[in-house]
Amino acid sequence: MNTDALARVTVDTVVLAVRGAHLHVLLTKHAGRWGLPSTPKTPEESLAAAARRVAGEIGEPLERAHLEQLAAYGEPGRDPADHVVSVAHLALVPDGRFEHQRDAARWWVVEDLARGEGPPLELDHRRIVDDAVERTRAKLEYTTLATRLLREPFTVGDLYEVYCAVWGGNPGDKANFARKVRRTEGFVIPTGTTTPHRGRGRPAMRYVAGPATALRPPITRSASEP
Amino acid sequence: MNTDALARVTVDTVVLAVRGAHLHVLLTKHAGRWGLPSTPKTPEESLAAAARRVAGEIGEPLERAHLEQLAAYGEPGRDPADHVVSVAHLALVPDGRFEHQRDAARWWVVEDLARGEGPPLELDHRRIVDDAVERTRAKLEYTTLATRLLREPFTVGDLYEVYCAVWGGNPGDKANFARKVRRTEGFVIPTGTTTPHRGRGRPAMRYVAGPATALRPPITRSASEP
DNA sequence: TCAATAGTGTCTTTTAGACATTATATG
DNA sequence: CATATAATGTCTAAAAGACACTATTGA
Repeated sequence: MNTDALARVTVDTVVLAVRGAHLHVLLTKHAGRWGLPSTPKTPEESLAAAARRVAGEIGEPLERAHLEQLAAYGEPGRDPADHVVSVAHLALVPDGRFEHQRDAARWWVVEDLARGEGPPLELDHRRIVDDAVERTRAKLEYTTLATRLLREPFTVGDLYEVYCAVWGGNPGDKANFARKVRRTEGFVIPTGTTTPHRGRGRPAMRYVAGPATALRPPITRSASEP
Repeated sequence: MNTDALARVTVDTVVLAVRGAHLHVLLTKHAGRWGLPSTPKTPEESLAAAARRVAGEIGEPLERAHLEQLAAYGEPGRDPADHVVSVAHLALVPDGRFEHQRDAARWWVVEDLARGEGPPLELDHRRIVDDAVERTRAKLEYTTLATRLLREPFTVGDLYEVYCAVWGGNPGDKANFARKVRRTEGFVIPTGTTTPHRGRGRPAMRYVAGPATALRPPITRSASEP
């Protein structure tokens, strides 16, 4: 067997969450440099399992989170020291759990990284984060994945804010958005309860995620932004 | 370094084409068994370059074809003999070129494979082909990729037939389809020429692919099928 | 009471889909 | 001429989008 064909295969996980009004990505510090959670792929473990494991190891368990494969990265020279192929994954988690270990792992605002205001990242991890964010933005158009970024139960207003945070702009008129969400069968299921007082205003109906995965018709980014 | 983490990385390419009224996939025979064109990934070569190379080696050059990464496959035990991670790619080529070498490589009708009428494939290649076909079907809805399955110049009728072949059903009324295609800016560009006589009927206007990649609004599969 | 947020109604414009009509070729 | 295929026109129903209105809370 040609040993040239052997490579180190690593599994990287881009964990995204909406915190406040901003999309965040979870990074870890490794030998003094920030980068994605990364782990070697072993023969006994699937790619997805490795992706879940490495996120759990830095404090963000993905048992019930959305996880999908993003892409494999194998450009020559992406790791100057070795022949490494990374299989990147994308995880969407609700906000709230992860706060500790600020020195070894913390959330970064995606927009800050994109503007170059964050730390430089290992290897091509900046590119991988960009790809993950773009995939997420696109998938919010035609899938129900936005609900995976919320803790249940949630309101239609919460869902609207997720779209705003991920897209960095609003998905059109709030009232039309709400109608669209409720009209799409299987997107959200009413719990029959309403929010307790959080500030002023009429209490909102609360929902849990429904069984639908596709969004037809889609919620498009090209909508006007009043 | 942990040698457990070393794996054989292979690059597989699913080459799809529309021939006659059916979607076909290009397979090669390897040690008596049919499977996808596959090659080891080397440190000097990118994943995409390896995917192009291996298709070229069996007689289907991909220089101008659409090529995208499909997914990485790394389930434990998918290759009983070894720790192999395969990075599969999807290529869409126009019909016409590849005919020779029927013993070592040939086109198979995708629907026949799906019905179990084709040969058994190596490893999990059947699954990879299924994933590639589903990706292609989905992408025809919201991208202009259908033009990559045609030799230029083509007619709107040709494009309609591509949709029929890939989806295994028609994408709604032909007249409405034609209007939609022409109305979408950058999808097709008229050449000013028309088809010479091919059978009877009015000659059709001919087009080349335009610069647009996204299709907004999409051409949906859920359309009625008269 | 007002301010703030949630939710509904309604009007206009756009689009989809069905289907009829016109156009241009061959035999 | 008839017939086949290409392209356009038209009608109706559905959907998107703008925006006014009602509902329900806290201050």
